[in-house]
Order: sequence, then structure tokens, then C-alpha cells
Amino acid sequence: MAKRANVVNANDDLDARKATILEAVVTEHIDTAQPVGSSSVLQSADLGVSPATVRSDMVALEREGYLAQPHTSAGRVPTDKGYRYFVDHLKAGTLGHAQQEQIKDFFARVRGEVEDVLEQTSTLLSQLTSYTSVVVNSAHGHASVLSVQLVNLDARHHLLVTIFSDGTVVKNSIQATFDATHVEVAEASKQLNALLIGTTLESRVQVPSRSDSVARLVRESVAGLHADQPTTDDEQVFIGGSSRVAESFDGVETVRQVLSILEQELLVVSLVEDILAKGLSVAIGSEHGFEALSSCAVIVAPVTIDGELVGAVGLLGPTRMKYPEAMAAAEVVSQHLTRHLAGGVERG
Amino acid sequence: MAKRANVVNANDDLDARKATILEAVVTEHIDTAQPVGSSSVLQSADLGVSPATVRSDMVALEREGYLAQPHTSAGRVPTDKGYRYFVDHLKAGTLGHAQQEQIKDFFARVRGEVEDVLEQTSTLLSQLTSYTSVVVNSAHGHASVLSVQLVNLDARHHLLVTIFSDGTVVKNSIQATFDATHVEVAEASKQLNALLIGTTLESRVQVPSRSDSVARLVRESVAGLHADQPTTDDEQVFIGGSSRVAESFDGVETVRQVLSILEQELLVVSLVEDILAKGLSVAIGSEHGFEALSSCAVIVAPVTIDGELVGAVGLLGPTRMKYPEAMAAAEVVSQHLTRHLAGGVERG
DNA sequence: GCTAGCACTCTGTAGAATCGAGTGCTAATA
DNA sequence: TATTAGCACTCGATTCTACAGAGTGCTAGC
Repeated sequence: MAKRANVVNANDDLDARKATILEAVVTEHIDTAQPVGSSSVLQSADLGVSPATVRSDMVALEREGYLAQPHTSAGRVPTDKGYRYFVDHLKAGTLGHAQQEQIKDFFARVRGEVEDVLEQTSTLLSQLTSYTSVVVNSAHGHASVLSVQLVNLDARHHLLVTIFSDGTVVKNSIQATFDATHVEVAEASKQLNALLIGTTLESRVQVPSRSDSVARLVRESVAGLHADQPTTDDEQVFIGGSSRVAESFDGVETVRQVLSILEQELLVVSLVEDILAKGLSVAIGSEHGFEALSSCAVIVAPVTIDGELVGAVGLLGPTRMKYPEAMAAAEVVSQHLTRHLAGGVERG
Repeated sequence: MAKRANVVNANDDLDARKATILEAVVTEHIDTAQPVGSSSVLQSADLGVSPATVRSDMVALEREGYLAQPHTSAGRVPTDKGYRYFVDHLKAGTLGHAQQEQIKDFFARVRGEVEDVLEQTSTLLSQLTSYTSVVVNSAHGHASVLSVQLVNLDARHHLLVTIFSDGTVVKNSIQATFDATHVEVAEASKQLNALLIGTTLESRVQVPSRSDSVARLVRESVAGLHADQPTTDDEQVFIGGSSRVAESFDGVETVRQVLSILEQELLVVSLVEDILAKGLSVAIGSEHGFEALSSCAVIVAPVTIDGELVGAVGLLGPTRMKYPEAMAAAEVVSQHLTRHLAGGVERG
């Protein structure tokens, strides 16, 4: 179709009063989870008009798709489009002082493996916001190999352990097509080191074409290592506060569905990456393609090093989530995390 | 107190009819989640007596603590003690043919890293039973070191990667107290290999007492590796089907609490290990010490290699869970898993 | 020791009445 | 033309009553 489906109000602008009303409805509904009527709007926003005027504006807002009525003679509830307008016109929310301190403290104190840091970050973010949090550690295609080690478990089964410059360790089971001796494995390990150190997963390496056992081992090992590449298998996902799902939605079935999505790490990764790819920081309701998450909003904030995307932090809550605070929290945490990953130690 | 609190019936025996009635109540209640009345009992169990007789027996069973009444003139519901009797006197449940096949298939097909196998096992067990499953990989104190690698991330931060004979890889961040050169780190790595290969985490090693940089690096690395020991930190937990929690309990708050426990891996490990330590295969309601899980039952089956405990598989459901099937599933899966871990490849 | 019979208790449901929040419309007003 | 006051109306939520039904506990008799 050549024209936009939404003919009523093609540009996303609302006049000042309607915008205020919409904002009031959204804010109130986020707070109370109840439909909002014209009089409540007037209590929270001091427009100098009567309820009747507000009502007629609300009729317009409903016609334009920003609000919906659960049933005749109830108040109005925001639609996904309504939330979207709200989020797009949000003055940047701020974080409470206590929370800022908590984040600073956390990053000043936290130490150890990247995985542990990310897991704890996820817990932190969830505690800060009361929503379920997601931390994604993207493919480390950019990290270079520091060291490779091939060890044999038995004659045919070997384990390739690769250590990357970002501290990641990758294991690959190698099932050889022939028996190899300890000596051959050790030699292959040495050659793999010479071959791979300094390369990244993206770079192509020149494998030996000889047909002796050692060369074959080397070839099969390199193949095993690079086999990870096409699958999105080397992303890691850390989910914090999944118990929050239970309080965020009413309806057992919704809770079950959301949890069930969260269980599938690959889905979560692609969800987050889709949203980032669209250049969004929030996806509301049906905006992300996931049917089962249609009553959820997802906030994401990228983590980049040298301009390259290395991960993301995210929050998942009901569409009526507290966007300003949650977005601020995700933003701040992602910044701290970026600094932490790039620079090592922070000082308070 | 010298005597048992339960004076009414100190030995756990019930006469045949009462046992049948109790069993009928438990079975029926598991099926319907409703209180069970005297007439339903007679429908499922063909005792040659009248409802009135059943009723008087049920009064006795209630007095003895096996049954409870939600309110006057409702049917009876099993207590934890009632479930316990049921479980203890269970004739071993059997698994459906289809399920047996599914398990066989799974273990015939599954390949790759131990971690992946365990994670998938967890998913399998959850799918088989419709309950949340837990797979614990215990401390690998018994596994010997195959290879050690110390790499430096920067002058003061190193990464110690240890590969064990069971295919486990352990990372330790080493924060040195002094700067070290590449050459020194490489030398330390070599010495660590000489020192540690073949040892287990339990064995004590003789570290060099010299005061040069290399020796200090070696000492700090060994310390870092063994530092894991006291914490129960190197257990791994895989949880499958946590979304099942949502359907297993009514009451949002219960769901939240259970999920919240499941989030804390250390708690889950200690829960499972406590139960195993008590020599139980099922813990019902208040039998495990966890207040928040008082409406849950937990089934565990150990995984041992050469008589040593290396892990466990478990199931978590409501106290009114389908014990026979669930216990059979846990049992069978744990056996297959044991064989898989010990022997490598199975053939159908 | 078992049972038939019966009165009793308690829950769940269905229907009626009522309340009240909130709307939409219309006619009057600035 | 935009706004407003006034009013009838709608519909969910709450309360109440009545009632059916499931299940019990008790008692007297076999």
C-alpha cells in the first residue's frame, strides 16, 4: 500500500492538550492498572477545562488509536500506540540518588570473570527496577585468540579449549575420524597455537594440506572451532529476576508463556538483537514480533566497545511498565558496564 | 522429649482398609485437586463396605495426621504425612512405553559438552513429566587435571584455565600482586603444568618456595585454583521448564516465591544435596527446610560414578504431584545419565 | 464392628437489586 | 467554533438471598 494505513492523523503530532491528556492517562494507568476516566485526568493534570472537554478529546484519541475502552462506560486504557507516543515524547527520566549509588558501588566492587560480572549485573538491574532483566553477551568475533589447547580424552575424542583476549574460554568437543596418539595430539596442539594465536573467529586461517595424522587433527580442530560461527551459539544470556514475571502479569497463562520464552535463550537473544537492529530502545506489545510477549514491553540498551556491539542489557515488563525509571536504569547500567568491560577497573 | 510426639500411632502401619482408603484419597486428590469424600473413595477402591464405614476410618486417619479437612463437611485432603505414607508404600511406578523410547532416543542421540548434555537432560526430564526439573553437576573433586594454562590479560591480571579429565574447564581470574612479563607468565604456566597435571582439586601440591616472580606467580595461581574449593561454587545447576511452576501452583505469591528460590542456584544445590544426604528420594512439603517451598515436593535421584556422587537429577512440583510417574522418570533418566557420563557412548 | 438413616453444616452458584463510575449526547453559552 | 453544564444511560462490581448439593457426624439397630 502506498499510503499509510492510519489516515486520520498521519503525522504523529497531537495538540498540546491532547498530548497532556494522553500522558496523564498513561501515567495514571501505569500507576493503578485501572482504566482512567476523565475526572482522574483532571486531578493529575491541571488543564483549565471541564471533564466534558476532556471526554471529547479522549474520544478523538480513541479514534486515532492511542486509547481504548475496555467496555462502554469504563475509563480509557492506553494502546500500544499510546505507550509508544508516551515513550517517544518522554523527557529523559532520572534515577533516584540511592539507585545511582547502588550502581556505582556495584561496579566499583565487582570483580572476576566476565560471566560472573554479567550475571550479577543482571541481578542488579532486576533489583533496581523490579522487572526481569536480560544481559546478552554477543558473539566475540572481534576478540583474538590468546591460546589454544588440544587435549585428548580418549583416542578419538579430544577437547579443544580456546582462550580469547576478552577472557572468554570456548570448549569444543572434537570427534576425530581416526585414532591419535598422545604425541600426535600434543604436536597438533602446538601447531594450532602457531596457527591461531592472534586470529579472530572471523579471520580465515590457512590450514595445512598434508595428510598425516597431525595435519588432519589440526584441520578437524579448526573446523570444530569455526563450526560455532553460523549458529548464534556463542552468545551468552543472563536472566535476572525471572520471578518478577509472576507479579507483572495477571493470568497464569500469560506468566507461563513469558517464562517459557525466557527459557529459550536463543529466542531471547534474537529478540534483543531484533530490537537493536531496528534502532529502537523500547519495543512495546506487538512491536517485536513475538506473539507470546504481546503484553510485554522490552527495553534494551546496547553495550559497545570501540563502536562495535558486544552485548546489551535489557528489561522485560508489562506494557504498563514504569518506562522513565526503567529506561534510565538500563541506560545507566549499560554505560557503567561498557566502561567496566572496556577499561577494566573503575574508581569511585 | 523422650517419646515421640505422635502417640496415637507410633509405628507407621495402617490396617489394610485404612491404607487403601488413604491411597484412594491421595490418588483422587492428585487427579482432581479437590477434597475427596467418602463416596468417591468407594468409587475408585472397591472395599466391600458402606460410606459410613469409610467415613469413620477417615476420621481416624485425620486424627492420626494423614488427612485434613479444609472445613467441616468438605471431603478430605492428604497432609504431608499422608503423601509420605503414600510414597513410602508405593509400588514402583512404571513409565509409558513412548516415554521410555523418548529417553532412549535422547541418550542415543545426544553428543557434545557435558554442560550441553546436562542442560538438554534437564529439558527432557521436564518435558517428560510436565514438572520443573533440576540437574546438578556436583563438585568434580575426583577429576584430575589434564592441562593448565596461564595467560596474561595485562601485566597484573592473568587467567588460569584448567582442564579436567571429565572435560570440565575451570577459569580463574588471578590478580597478581606485582607486574609480570610475558616470559615469566609463560614459564609459570609451564611449571604449573608440571606441578598440577594428574592431581585433583583435593590433593595438596608442593608449591615452590623461591621468591622470584615465576615462583610467586605459580603460588598465586595454585591458591586461586584451590580457592574455589570451600565455596560450593563449582557445582553447576541446570533448570528446565521453570515455566511449569506457573501451572503447578495457584496463587501468584506462591509462584513468585518458588521461582525466586529457583533463581538462586546455591539454594537449589543445597536443597538437592540436603535431601540426598538424608537418604531420601522425595521430600514433601515441610520435610525439606525451605519455608518458601512448603507447598512443593521435590524428587531427587543421584548420579554416581564408581560409587561416588557426581550429581543428581530432580523434579519439583506441587505436593500433589504424580509421584509414581515422576519418580520413575527421574529414576530412569538418572540411570541413563549415569551410564552416559561413565561410559561415553550408548548404543540402542 | 458395620450400616442405614437422618439431621446438619458448609460451599458454590444463580438471580435480583443496587451502587457508582464513567460515558455520550444535546442544548446553551462565551 | 470551542467549551460546558446537565442528564440519561450503560455496564461492571458488589451485595444479598435463596437454594441445591456434597459431605459429614451421630445414633440406633443389626
